[in-house]
Amino acid sequence: MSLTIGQVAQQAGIGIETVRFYERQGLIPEPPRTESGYRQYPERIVDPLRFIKRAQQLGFTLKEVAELLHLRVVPGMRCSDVKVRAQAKITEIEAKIKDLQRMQVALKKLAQACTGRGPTAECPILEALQLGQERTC
Amino acid sequence: MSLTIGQVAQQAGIGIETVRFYERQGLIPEPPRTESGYRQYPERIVDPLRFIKRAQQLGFTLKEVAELLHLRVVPGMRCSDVKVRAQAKITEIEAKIKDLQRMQVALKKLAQACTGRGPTAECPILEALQLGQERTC
DNA sequence: CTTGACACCGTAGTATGGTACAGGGTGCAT
DNA sequence: ATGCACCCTGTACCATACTACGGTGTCAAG
Repeated sequence: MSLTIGQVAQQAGIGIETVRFYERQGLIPEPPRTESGYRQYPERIVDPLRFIKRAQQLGFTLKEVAELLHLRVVPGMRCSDVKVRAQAKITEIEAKIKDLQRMQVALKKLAQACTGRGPTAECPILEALQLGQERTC
Repeated sequence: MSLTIGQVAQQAGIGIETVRFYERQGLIPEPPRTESGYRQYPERIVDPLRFIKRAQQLGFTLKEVAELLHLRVVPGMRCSDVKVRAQAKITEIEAKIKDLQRMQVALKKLAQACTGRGPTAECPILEALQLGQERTC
């Protein structure tokens, strides 16, 4: 049994217009239609839709998401190409993780240094973040 | 010695207009001015500017960055408040790291499964990513 | 003392990522 | 057979985050 666009939107937690927007942008394939023109989605369509949302929250643009999603679609593309691209993304993700970890370490250190007493001015929670390297606190 | 807006922009790797934009948005404080109205920046201004850039690449909006940057500025705010907010951000960052790690694991697994031979259609590199959980490959 | 690079301000335009109609057709339940 | 919820297309509008422009003032080197 296939899903209507409304069911898809609801399950993915996005709006109907957004689903159509992603289709126009080439992020998801055009689904088959009924005689009357209604889109008929397979259930698995919700996976890429959820993925798009997650990836955006991690700082990837729709264009970047599309790049990923296109790797397996384009015919005639060699698997080795895909591998190269995957590797590039892995490196990029590595860098993001490291940045986030640095932010986290800085926040943790300074939250600890924070006694819970005194005004904020005495708690330079962001001095460390501003550098990307921790300063002494 | 203080910096002009042009020097700041160059050192931070952004445009002059962007520096002024961030000032209007309250992301960086209004600097002192010369008699003639020129902005005079301390050297450390480049740190928050670089931080803004990095944080954006990690999926934080300018509003969220501003929230972080404001924690230490507002007078009369208690350190415990700051601590609570810091904790919330730590949790948020934790979730982002986990998502990225999941993406990375999936990409690595599938890059390995990719022999480097055969067309992309045989290499479902994104089946796993689309779920957020790995499928058998 | 002028000329060229840079600064000022305000306003407007652009790109991205949606979101909201308007004006119409569909499908099914009563 | 007629609502009513849902779908269709197309266009227009919105928020975010810049980016460019016009008109003017400043400063320092020649």
